[in-house]
Amino acid sequence: MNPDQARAAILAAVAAIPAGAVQSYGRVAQLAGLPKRARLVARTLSQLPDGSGFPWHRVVRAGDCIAFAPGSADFDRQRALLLAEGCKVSTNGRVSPRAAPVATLDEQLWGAMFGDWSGP
DNA sequence: ATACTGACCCCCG
DNA sequence: ACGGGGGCCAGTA
Repeated sequence: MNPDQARAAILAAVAAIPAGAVQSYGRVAQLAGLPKRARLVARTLSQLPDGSGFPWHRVVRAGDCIAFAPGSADFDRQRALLLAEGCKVSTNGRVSPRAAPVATLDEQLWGAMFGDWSGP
């Protein structure tokens, strides 16, 4: 998979997160077909132009916690955007999503075929 | 080529 | 709760 395809897949996965829900970097990478590349997701989001309206704020660290340092400008920005979508965000950055995340098309198909079977 | 550095993740004491 | 250590990968110096 070339870098441009990877970038597109990541952005698509992020754009698919519904308002009020959050996903972790690792999960976004996985959904984008890029397992073990959480850092690439972070880097990709970091290079987003601001004011694009792209919902980068729905991506958080594993454990539903904002990745930025509490008190930083970026932290406050992300917190405000999440609050505006109805999530609860504690001052330390812990996020309680208002909505459940939705799976990718692939995952929905797999779920339909195998239910919640989690492996051999 | 080596050496850090990061909007990361996970396990273990 | 909390730090340490390993794994991971793309940029940058």
